[in-house]
Amino acid sequence: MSITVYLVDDHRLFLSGVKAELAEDFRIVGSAFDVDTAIVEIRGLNPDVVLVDVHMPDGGGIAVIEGVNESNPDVKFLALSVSDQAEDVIAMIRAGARGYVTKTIEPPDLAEAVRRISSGDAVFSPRLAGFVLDAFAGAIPSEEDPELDQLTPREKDVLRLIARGFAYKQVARKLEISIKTVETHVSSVLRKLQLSNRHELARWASKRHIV
Amino acid sequence: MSITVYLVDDHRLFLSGVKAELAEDFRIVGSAFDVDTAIVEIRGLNPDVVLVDVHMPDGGGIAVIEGVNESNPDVKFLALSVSDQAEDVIAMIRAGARGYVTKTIEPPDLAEAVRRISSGDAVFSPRLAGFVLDAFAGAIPSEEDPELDQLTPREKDVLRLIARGFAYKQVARKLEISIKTVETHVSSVLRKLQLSNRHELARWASKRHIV
DNA sequence: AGACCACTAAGGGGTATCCCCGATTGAGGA
DNA sequence: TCCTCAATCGGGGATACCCCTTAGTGGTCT
Repeated sequence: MSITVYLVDDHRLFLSGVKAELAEDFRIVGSAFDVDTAIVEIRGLNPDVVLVDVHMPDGGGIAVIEGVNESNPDVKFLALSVSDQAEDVIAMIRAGARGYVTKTIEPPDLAEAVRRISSGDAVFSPRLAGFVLDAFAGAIPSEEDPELDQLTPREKDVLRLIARGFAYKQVARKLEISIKTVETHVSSVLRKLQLSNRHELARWASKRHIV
Repeated sequence: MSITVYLVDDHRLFLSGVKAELAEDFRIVGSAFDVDTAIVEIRGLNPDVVLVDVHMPDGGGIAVIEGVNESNPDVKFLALSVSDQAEDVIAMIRAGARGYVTKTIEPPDLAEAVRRISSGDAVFSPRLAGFVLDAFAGAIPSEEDPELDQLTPREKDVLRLIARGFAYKQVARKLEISIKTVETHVSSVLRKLQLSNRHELARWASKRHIV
């Protein structure tokens, strides 16, 4: 029941160093020195946490995160970089990283960071945390939704896929049900949420970050 | 060289509970149950960390933070609330809080949070961390889009309205053109952006914050 | 056993979307 | 002046979407 970790870094020496330090506390399921290999392997292994270097050939850490996020949305990324440049940090968060620490971090702190990332927490090097919050300017409000509770589990499944832009046919294929069933669920969702079409539904969902 | 902490909460029972739990690890330099007292005392005491309740009479935690930030910018605030409402979290971060945890937190975790806040780190309850990062990612405008430039002004008009969920008919009425013209523009936009339907278009637009 | 609900599915009809074709007007460049 | 292109509009057709009704299955609660 240990946390599974995958490592991506084009500096092999650093990679093996991290591997050695984390091997005691976590199950290192794999590693890669390049973006393409990393994406393929992470998709297959579906680890809990991926430590990813920011600066690499062929797109860097951003490419890795974007390449995996679609297919394996549960994989959490911790960016690991020599850079503490604001634009690097922002770019990684935008891509979907749940944390960002510099490579000057001490091994025990890195282990702790991995654990916290795995539990759903966000982790940033102290200096970066302040910066991240300072840059946090305008954001979107979203109440907790009692409205979602009136939907059945299956309806929520359909809602999520519709909100992500899938056509009825694609939703049907993904959930392995007929298009007619999808239509029924969508109708129920629209009625319950008092919406009139799937566009409003998509906007409704994106406001509450259901995507 | 211990960390100095000040507490603000209008619930006295909770206040004394927190005080008792943290007294071992930190130096509690004072506390208050109302906003005005808190501001005056914090200004004088200049503690390292202030634990502040979000919901209080006379402005709540936001008033405390704003009242102190000007004169004592080094004081770090940790919001402590029963609410996990997104708007509360956002409001506190905007005001200048360095962290936000719910009152369901376990005492040892709270002590750890105070230490991390003091060291400059940002602390959020796991469930809130993800939300904060999402909002943060959404709050940062991306660079200028080369893809948008290949669209004509009128196509951009249509794109904006379609992205906001309007039907062709409504777009037509708003722009005072015929539905057929809207269809033509949409077709051009889809072709130029290499998308296949209006749902993908809406998602494309929301990603670049064109709405 | 009966009532209820979630999930599944279908038929049928009306509207919306998206694409193909073609067409006119007007502004601006070679 | 001729040509290009943005902008406008139309016909027609193939799906997609949305609503309505009906209905069978399986599970839960009383």
